[in-house]
Amino acid sequence: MGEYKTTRLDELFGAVSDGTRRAILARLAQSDARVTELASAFPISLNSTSKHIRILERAGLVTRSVQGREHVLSLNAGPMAEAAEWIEFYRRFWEDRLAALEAFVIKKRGTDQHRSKKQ
Amino acid sequence: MGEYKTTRLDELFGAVSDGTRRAILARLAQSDARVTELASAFPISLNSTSKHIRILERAGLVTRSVQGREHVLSLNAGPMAEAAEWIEFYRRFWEDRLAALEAFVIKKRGTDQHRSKKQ
DNA sequence: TCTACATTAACCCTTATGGGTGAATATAAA
DNA sequence: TTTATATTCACCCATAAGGGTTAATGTAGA
Repeated sequence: MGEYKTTRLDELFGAVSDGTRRAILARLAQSDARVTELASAFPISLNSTSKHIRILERAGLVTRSVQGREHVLSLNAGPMAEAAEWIEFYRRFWEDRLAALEAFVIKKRGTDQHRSKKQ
Repeated sequence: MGEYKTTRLDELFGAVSDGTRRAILARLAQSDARVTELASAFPISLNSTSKHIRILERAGLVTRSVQGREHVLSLNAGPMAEAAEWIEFYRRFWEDRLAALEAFVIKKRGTDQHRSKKQ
């Protein structure tokens, strides 16, 4: 029955889990752009682009400034901080694991050398 | 027509865009666990848990070791590195933007003080 | 006012997701 | 061999996503 609760992280990670949307973010990192400009940069319809933009807006990654009939989109990378923090925990977990493995290998190598000495 | 291409980042971000799956990862960061153990920790069925695990496996975040009739799941945070790298670009983008804003405010403050001196 | 342009809204279609139940499979244990 | 346990498979259901097309809206300009 859908999800019990949608959090910011859900929307954030969900937003960036699509290649087209990541490409839109990359484009906006260069400069602001209008909807049509973004649409012409990708092999999808204007309408589809509009939907992707809405999802990015919901996640807080893109802000819109309406100037007359033109909608100018800007990248707002602020919410990425929370995602970065979440991922950082696992990145460290992984580094620690690698370090432990390395320590194990070094220790084992020592043991092997010891054993070969005995032979 | 679905997506033209599913990349590792799609699967990675898609996998962690669900709260239950993030909770499973957090649980596995403590210690390995069987499917049933994970299922009993969350208010969803065993079957649903199994599906979440499969999605985490597809993303490479969880590995499975079948021992007889028990399936032991382990966290593999390795793939997080790519996601961390991707996010880092935007985190820096944001920091630079903040720094630029701060510089602007400081400069403006100077201008204001200059103006008030003139008055 | 009439026309052209920018964007969204309202639909349709297909696939994936998140949830469920009940059956099937595989292994451990009696 | 029979039974119990662990997990998945095969379905059903509802919703959301990603894509499309064709209006509808809103604004700039002639």
